[in-house]
Amino acid sequence: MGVRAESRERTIAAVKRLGRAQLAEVGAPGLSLRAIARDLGMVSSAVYRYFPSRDALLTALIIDAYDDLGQTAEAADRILDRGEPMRRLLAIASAVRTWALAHPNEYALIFGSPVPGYQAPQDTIAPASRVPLLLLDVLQSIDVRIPQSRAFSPQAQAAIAPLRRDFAPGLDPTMLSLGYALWEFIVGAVSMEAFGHQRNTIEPSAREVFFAEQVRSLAALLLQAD
Amino acid sequence: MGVRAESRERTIAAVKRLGRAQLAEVGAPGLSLRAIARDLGMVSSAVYRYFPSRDALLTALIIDAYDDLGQTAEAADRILDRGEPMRRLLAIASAVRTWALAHPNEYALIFGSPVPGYQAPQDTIAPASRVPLLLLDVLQSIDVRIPQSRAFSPQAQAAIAPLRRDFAPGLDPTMLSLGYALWEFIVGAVSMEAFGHQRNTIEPSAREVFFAEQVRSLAALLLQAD
DNA sequence: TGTACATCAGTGAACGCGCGTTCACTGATGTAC
DNA sequence: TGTACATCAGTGAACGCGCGTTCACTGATGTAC
Repeated sequence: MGVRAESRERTIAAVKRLGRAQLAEVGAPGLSLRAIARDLGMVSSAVYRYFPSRDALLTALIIDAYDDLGQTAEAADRILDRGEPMRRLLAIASAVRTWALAHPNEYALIFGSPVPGYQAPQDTIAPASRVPLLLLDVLQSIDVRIPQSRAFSPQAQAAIAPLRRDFAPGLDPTMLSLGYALWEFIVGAVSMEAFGHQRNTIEPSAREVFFAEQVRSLAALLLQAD
Repeated sequence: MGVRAESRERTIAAVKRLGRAQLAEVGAPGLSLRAIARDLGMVSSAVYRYFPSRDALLTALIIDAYDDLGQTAEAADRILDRGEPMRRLLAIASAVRTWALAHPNEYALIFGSPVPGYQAPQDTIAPASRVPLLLLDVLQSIDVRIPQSRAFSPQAQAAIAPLRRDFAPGLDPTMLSLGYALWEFIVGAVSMEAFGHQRNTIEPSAREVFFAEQVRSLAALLLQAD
């Protein structure tokens, strides 16, 4: 790579870094190319050499956030090296939570309110799927059979038919449904914590343990044949 | 009430109505007093007769949203007239989901990304507590004892100690913890649906049943002594 | 190795737009006697 | 019932600020021969 290309990469990285810093201060709706240019010591129009529009920068930040989160979760899982399903689920859930609390504004960008007028392009789908696919991998490693008495109705199973067809054809639909519920719980619990809904409610110092035991309780639904 | 006071109430209501309409179009960060004044056919400074600042209007909208959601959930529960816990939980959860899908922008206002630079005042706490308190009421009506084998650790129980002390002193901490997890699941599932994270994943026509059966499965943790 | 040309980064000015908030004011509506 | 005064709603102008995006341009860096 030539020196010009390298410099270009550095500037792109700097724009994104300053963009992330702005997310922290003013949130996604306040993200401003002019402010980034100011911070870079450039004239505002110069940023257009690197991103054709504000939305393009937003898309890049969204993709980076999904990828960073996905990578963090994958790393936490990989450390266990073919661990048991329960340990893997706990590791992934904790990784998501820790990442979200460390990057609350990037988390808000991907799991918070949609930015009005912004339509996420196709490129975000694959990065957005990393954590769900990782959870799916754990589900597929579970050899417990969920008893008929707890099975989801055919109508409810129809809901996840597209997901099942594309990503987990062999998986028990009830297992998939409960696994999806676990993912929704993780997003809900982490969102509430990251967005300040646990103020005056959940003791900060015990939140980590509390979350982990909640995950354990819900995951038990997937792992107990009873 | 005099005719002037009545007219004042009407104008306040109109400002809030137009504010809600703006939320739908441009979201909370784009909420603009000037735009509301334009829609009202007033000059922008006139709105300051009714709300001293943009943040004051935002606070009013937040309180209204919490109250509307709370009232909807309470009504859904009240219809059952001393129903069984499982039916009450399902009714409340469904009411929250239905309300959120009917008012996605007001839902985003209260459960989505925090508005940067906006600090919610104390007045929002009581309205925000209505659904959680309703769920707590259901938990307290459950006479099942959760077995020791599934109990949360003392460290995890410490997390909900403040909540328990203030609102449910007699309640089994594990019951409270699992009930809180159910609430976090509801927020997560509804957020993901309302914010578009189920596109290409969950069949729209079956989402309602799917959600209800997920709630039923998680609520079973609260209701089975096994 | 040297030169001509193409590519690229960044400038500076401009367009057209929006915002929250303050302030002195006019005229209508209510209230106290 | 009538009048003087206080309250209130809404006006119009202004302050000071920010934004995204376009465009013609200069000068430096790279590439092909």
